[in-house]
Amino acid sequence: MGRITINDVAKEASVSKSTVSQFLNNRYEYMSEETRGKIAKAIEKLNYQPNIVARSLKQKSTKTIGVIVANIVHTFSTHIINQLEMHFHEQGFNIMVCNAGDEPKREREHIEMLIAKQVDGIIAFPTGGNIDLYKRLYESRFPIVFIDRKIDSLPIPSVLLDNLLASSMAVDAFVKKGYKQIAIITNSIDQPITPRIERLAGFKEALEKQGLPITEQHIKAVPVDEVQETIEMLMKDIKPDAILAANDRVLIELLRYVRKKGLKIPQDLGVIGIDEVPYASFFEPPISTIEQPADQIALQASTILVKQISNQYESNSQSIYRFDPLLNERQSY
Amino acid sequence: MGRITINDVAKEASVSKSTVSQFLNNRYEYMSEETRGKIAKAIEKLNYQPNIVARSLKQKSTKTIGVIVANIVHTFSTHIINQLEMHFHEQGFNIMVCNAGDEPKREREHIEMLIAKQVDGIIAFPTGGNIDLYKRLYESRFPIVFIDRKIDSLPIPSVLLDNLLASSMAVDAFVKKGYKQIAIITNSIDQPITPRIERLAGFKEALEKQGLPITEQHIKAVPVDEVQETIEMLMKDIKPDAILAANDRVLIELLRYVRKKGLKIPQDLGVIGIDEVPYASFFEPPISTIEQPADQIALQASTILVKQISNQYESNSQSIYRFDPLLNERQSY
DNA sequence: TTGTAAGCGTTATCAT
DNA sequence: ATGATAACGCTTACAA
Repeated sequence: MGRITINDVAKEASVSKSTVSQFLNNRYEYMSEETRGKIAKAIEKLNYQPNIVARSLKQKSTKTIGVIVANIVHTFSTHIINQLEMHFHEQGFNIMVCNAGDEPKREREHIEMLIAKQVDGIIAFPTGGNIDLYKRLYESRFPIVFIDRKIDSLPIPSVLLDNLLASSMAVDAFVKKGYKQIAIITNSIDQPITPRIERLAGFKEALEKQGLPITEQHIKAVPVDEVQETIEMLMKDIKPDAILAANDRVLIELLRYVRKKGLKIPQDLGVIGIDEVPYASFFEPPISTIEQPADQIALQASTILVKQISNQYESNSQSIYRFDPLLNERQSY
Repeated sequence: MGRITINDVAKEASVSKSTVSQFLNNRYEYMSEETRGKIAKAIEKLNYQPNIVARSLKQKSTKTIGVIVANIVHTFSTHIINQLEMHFHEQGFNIMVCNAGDEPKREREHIEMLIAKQVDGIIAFPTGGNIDLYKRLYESRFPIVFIDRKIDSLPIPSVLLDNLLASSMAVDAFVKKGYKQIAIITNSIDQPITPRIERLAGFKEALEKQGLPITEQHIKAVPVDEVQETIEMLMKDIKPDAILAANDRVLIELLRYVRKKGLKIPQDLGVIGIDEVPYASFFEPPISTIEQPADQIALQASTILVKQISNQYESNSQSIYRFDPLLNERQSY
């Protein structure tokens, strides 16, 4: 098994290997019932499996897609991977999953490896580094779609959340309930990451629109492992009455802190998290979240990529695809 | 980019392609400083990337591993995938992730596709179907490692939790606190799945050892979407004072039910879940879990697979690798 | 309707 | 120290 080739089948069926190849590719048009049967029997008997590597070399298509996530620890990444696996599988593709761990260097290595392995396309959550590389790929018309982030200088199709709206939905929700001292916490990374930047910008904008004062003290961007101490400072300092957790990781830290201090949500602190989390609905109290429509995002991205691969994609169309967040109103604010 | 081959490099550097190949494979031994420089420059200039598909065809190694999970919805699967990606990446392999969705048919298609794509090895959470296929692979000495499940008739290395111990740890913990009416709920699938069977068996055994009566009414195996109604019946029926959720999906349903009914944990109901969940530590109350050492399991599995691939694996050694669960004692019982 | 032969981009063997 | 040449297993004109 695996060892046996089209030649063995040809011999077994006493036909030429090109005939077998025809058979394999379902080109029965000019094939006699008899040969067809012989070949089928030979394949069955030898338990033949075509070598797709050889086929790929010839056809210049591997039917595999590279997926590079910025950081696999986010539930969003995982969710997207699951959905991509499903959609691409339906389209006859396998996916190679790579994790950049927020490091541009690892991202670059992954991209180069994927290209070397001749994947038919790449879906990436770009770290923000490697713009040059993506530029080269774009210029050579290599199929790429970005998810979650975009690179402003490149018209690569990017499928992402309307982050400004996400933040403002949260702020508006808070304000409606009477919260006045609203803070936002996001985890920082070296690179300027689209969702972080946009969520921060949206937050400021929304506060402004609501006529609330904006101070830098209400806006914190720190590494995940510093989130707790940051909240601690925040609580001592400006005493916010509501906090927006900019993603699922931050939300966890926030909830840990709340429990550690015995705070009551929403009485002592209003909480909203961006990114839906599995426990939100049965938490005490249920946590309100701003959900990214990950399913739609993954579907859109895979659809565009498949179109690019089959040259069906109109590159003159818009390159940014925004999806509206969904507010899951629960009882945490 | 991608379009240019070793021939182009050879021409650019005015050497033969075999020399370039030597260079690419770091066989500098008999190579003059000069040619080395020329080739390096040409590669740089042309931005050459070797075609690994062609290399794979020749070398019969793709440096990629197929990973087939039974069902990607479990946090355990996701956790394992993340760890495998990391370990294999360190060893120079990429992973192709496939989801069988608990369907043997899909599993079979995935295996066949992976074999056709000439992966160097497979890590699988076998659904329980396709024993024949695995048998063939095993007999042809194809590198495979199972995670989470085993197939009794096949000596394929299998890395999994000591499920008996996991159940008994839970039962013992419950008993120690005075619980008497202990039930277990697992989600059923058609096939006889190792962890389910073993956790159920371990549960019965532990009850026996504790001198508690065993009735089939305390043991429920139903599809996830029927878990809630099953608990409902259970509560009306035998009124358990403690429930062991056999995995993370069941735990979620259980917690949903508890919240819906306004039950108090642990006063009204003791709860332990097998599988660690992200929210366990800051839930109200913190949920006790029996954690699978996913990191160790993934490491062990990848290590064995890599050994098999490089013929370093002693197949006469044991084929079942058990890992001890870890009880995270929190306040839910 | 089926077979021959070239070619995909490498690596590997063997000359030179 | 470097180059010709034959594989690797398949597809695809083109011949027959």
